[in-house]
Amino acid sequence: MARRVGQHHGDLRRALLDAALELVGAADIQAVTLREVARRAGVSPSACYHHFPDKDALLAAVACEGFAALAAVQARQRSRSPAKRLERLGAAYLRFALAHPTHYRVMFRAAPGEVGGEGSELLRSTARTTFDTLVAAVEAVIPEAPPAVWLQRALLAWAQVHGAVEVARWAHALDPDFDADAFAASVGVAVVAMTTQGRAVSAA
Amino acid sequence: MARRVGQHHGDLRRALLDAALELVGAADIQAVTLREVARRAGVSPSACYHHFPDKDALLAAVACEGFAALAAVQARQRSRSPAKRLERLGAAYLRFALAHPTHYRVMFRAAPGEVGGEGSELLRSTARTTFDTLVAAVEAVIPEAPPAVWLQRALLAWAQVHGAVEVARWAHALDPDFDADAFAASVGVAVVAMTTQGRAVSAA
DNA sequence: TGTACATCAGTGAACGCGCGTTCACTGATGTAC
DNA sequence: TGTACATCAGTGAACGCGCGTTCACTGATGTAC
Repeated sequence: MARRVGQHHGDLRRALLDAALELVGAADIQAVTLREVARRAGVSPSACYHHFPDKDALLAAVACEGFAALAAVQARQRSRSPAKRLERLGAAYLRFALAHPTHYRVMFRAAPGEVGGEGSELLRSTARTTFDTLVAAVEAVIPEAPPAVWLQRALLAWAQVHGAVEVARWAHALDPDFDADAFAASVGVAVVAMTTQGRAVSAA
Repeated sequence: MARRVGQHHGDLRRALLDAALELVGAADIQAVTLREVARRAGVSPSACYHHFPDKDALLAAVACEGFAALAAVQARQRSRSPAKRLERLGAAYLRFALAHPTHYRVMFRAAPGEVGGEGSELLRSTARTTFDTLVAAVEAVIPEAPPAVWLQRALLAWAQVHGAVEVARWAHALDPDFDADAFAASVGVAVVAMTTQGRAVSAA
């Protein structure tokens, strides 16, 4: 067994986050409660308060890990063609969200700053990093455009894939024949089309 | 005073929905509770159960009114140019959602069918109507494309504007200089660009 | 027109629930001498 | 090496809260005769 950090549990903070991640992978968002996280970590609810000031802080930490995981997924999307890379980023984002729907919801539960607190700044910067990656990818596709356009197109791309998550759920309810995989593919293509709007699209 | 429908209150069902709409316009979604709706209608919580089988049914009815209102907004977006009409539909949708954020959240609280019950079918068909309007608008822009493409582009357009709602909130948190109005305008344009992707865009 | 009755939309008290959070505590750990 | 002590991560019982829902009830309304 590895060297223990704390006196009793080892690293309860880590264990609580792991329990929360497990919970977030198995339940819907209303079921993500501080008490249930503690239960899964095999610890009393009050123990959490030695590691997080309150429930919001715990969820902010969970959200933070989500953005870190998303950043790792982003880092894995590589291509010689900037357009292809952007397309892959979009599709990968959607796949990430569909694979971890509750975690994704925790990540976007509240805009950072809406819930105050210590973890809020870290959450903001981690989220910001994933967004900056997107902006950079857009920049690579339309380097001749002014920076304000990079930002605008990146916001549109983000809106596209973010909305696609919910739409995939609904489309399935409204139309049993809905093909989620084809949709995911089309989202990546659409992101590129939107980024290059009003411009000849280079073949990838 | 108009002829009363019920014995005591007149039309408590209507009054409850009005109270819920008022609540939804003033509070965030966690605060939309059956008890608070009853409180605002000036009635005991148990009275609700003479008009709705449970809380889900009440919220489904509120969601339904939201989709009806959205359909009315859609009907108001007219233009000689199909592309311009689609652009306006997109921008109007975004404005609707930003103007009524909590109502919008209730509308998309759960995919219809996820919550079972009697109001579920009506909710599904009302929501479906607003989507069909979007598909028809897309069809008018790309009539030469196969119907499957209309549907695909409509889903992308929906994803675009739906995602834009959340993104507008976040962008504001990440960047205080974020210009929501410019963003709303760009979303309408982007929807058209995406719909006509791979095709020369006709000037509106 | 008056009376008896059935209906049913409302009341209000109570139910059990699970939540987030607090608080006094305890007992294992690491440290100083 | 042994002892005394401070630290602090854990416990577990309790708090108040507001929720959705149930239930026996009551009393105004509309209807039949």
